[in-house]
Amino acid sequence: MSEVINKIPVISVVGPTASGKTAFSVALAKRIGAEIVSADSMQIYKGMDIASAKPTREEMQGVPHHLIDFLEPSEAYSVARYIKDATEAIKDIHSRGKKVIICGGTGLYVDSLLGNIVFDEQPDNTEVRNKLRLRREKDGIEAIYRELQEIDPETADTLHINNEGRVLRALETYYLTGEKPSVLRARSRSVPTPYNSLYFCLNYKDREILYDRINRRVDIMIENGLVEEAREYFSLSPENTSAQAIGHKEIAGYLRGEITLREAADNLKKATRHYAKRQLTWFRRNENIHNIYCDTFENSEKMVDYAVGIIENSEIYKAGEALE
RNA sequence: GGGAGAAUUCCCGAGCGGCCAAAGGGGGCAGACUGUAAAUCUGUUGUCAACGACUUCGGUGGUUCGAAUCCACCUUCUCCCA
Repeated sequence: MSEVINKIPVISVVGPTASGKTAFSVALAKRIGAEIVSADSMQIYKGMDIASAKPTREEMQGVPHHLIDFLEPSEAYSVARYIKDATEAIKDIHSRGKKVIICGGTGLYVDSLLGNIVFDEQPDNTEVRNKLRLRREKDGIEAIYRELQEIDPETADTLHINNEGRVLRALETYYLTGEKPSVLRARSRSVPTPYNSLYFCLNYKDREILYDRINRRVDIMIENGLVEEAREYFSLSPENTSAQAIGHKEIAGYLRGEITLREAADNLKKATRHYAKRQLTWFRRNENIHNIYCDTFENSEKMVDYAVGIIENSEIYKAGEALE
C-alpha cells in the first residue's frame, strides 16, 4: 500500500490507429485536468502532419500535448530515447500538479515506459553493426543464427531465423556489452515501475467499423494534401525512423508514376489496416487493460463518463490524495 | 453470323489422368515482439464427431480402376473476323 502512495498516477489511452484516441484523450483530459504525453513513434516528427494524423491545434482544444512534432524527420529515434523524454515530461506535468495521460498507438513505447524497462547507456554500435552485416552477407544468416544459438540459446529460441534484424541485433547487443541479451532483458525488468497506471484501450466490437474508419480517414488524408506532403518529405529523403511511416511510402509509387493515385490509396488503406491489426494483437496481451468498445456507446460523452467511472473506482488517485 | 479461347477454393492465379483439399500471391484470422516498432517476423485459412471421413475446381452426362485434368452437350465470359 505504501508504495502506491509514492507512485505517479498515469492514465494511458491506447488503441489501434484511427480508433479515436485523439478526441477521446482530449475530452478525458479536459474532464480530469490532465496534460497529454504522446506515445506515437511518428507524430514525434515534424512535417508529417497529415500522414501521422497528428492532432491539430483545434483538436487539442487547449490541452497541452507533449512529445509531438519536435524532431526532424532525418533524426533517428528509439524506445530508449522515448522513455527518457517521456519520463521527463511526466515529471514536469506531475510537478505542476496536473494529471498525466499517455496517449498513443505505439505499444512498445507505452509498455516499456510504464513497465519501467531500463535501457542502459550503450556504446556506439555502428562499427559492430557494420561488421555483423558484412558477415551476414558473406556467411549467410544461418551462420549468424548458429552463433547466437551458441552464445545465448535462450534468446535464439525466441527468435525466428527469418527475423534477421532481431537476430543481428541480439548478437550486436552481446558484442557491445559482453552480456547475453537474455540476461540484459531480465535485468531491464528488475526495477519496479514508478508509475501507478490505468490502461484504456479504444476498441471496436465490430472490426469492420474500425476498418471503415481507416478507409475513410485515408480518403480524407488525400483530400487534405497527403500527396503534397509526401512530395515534400521525399525531397528531404531521410532514411531514418521516419521513413518507415505508413503514408508517404505508399504514395511514393504514385509520385514515381508507377501506380495510380487510386492504387496508392488502396495500398495505404491496406497497410493501415494491417497495422491496426498488429496493434490490437499487442494490446490484447495486456490483461490489465480496460477495453472501451467505441461502437457500443451512444456518443463520445458517454465513453468519457464510462472511463471516468473506472478512474474513480480505481485507487490510482485516491492513494495520492490520502497523502495530502 | 463465322472463328479462337476461357470458366479453379474469399480474390488473383498454377495445375492438364493418380503423389490434389488442389502450388504461389493477395486478402482474412491468430500470434511473437526490449534500442529503426506505422518496423520486423511467424502460424493458419473447404467442412466435420478431424492422425480419419465428407463435399469442392461453371452445369449435366460420359470415358476410365481412377478426372480439376479426357469426351459430348449446355450456360456464361473474352477475343478475332463479319
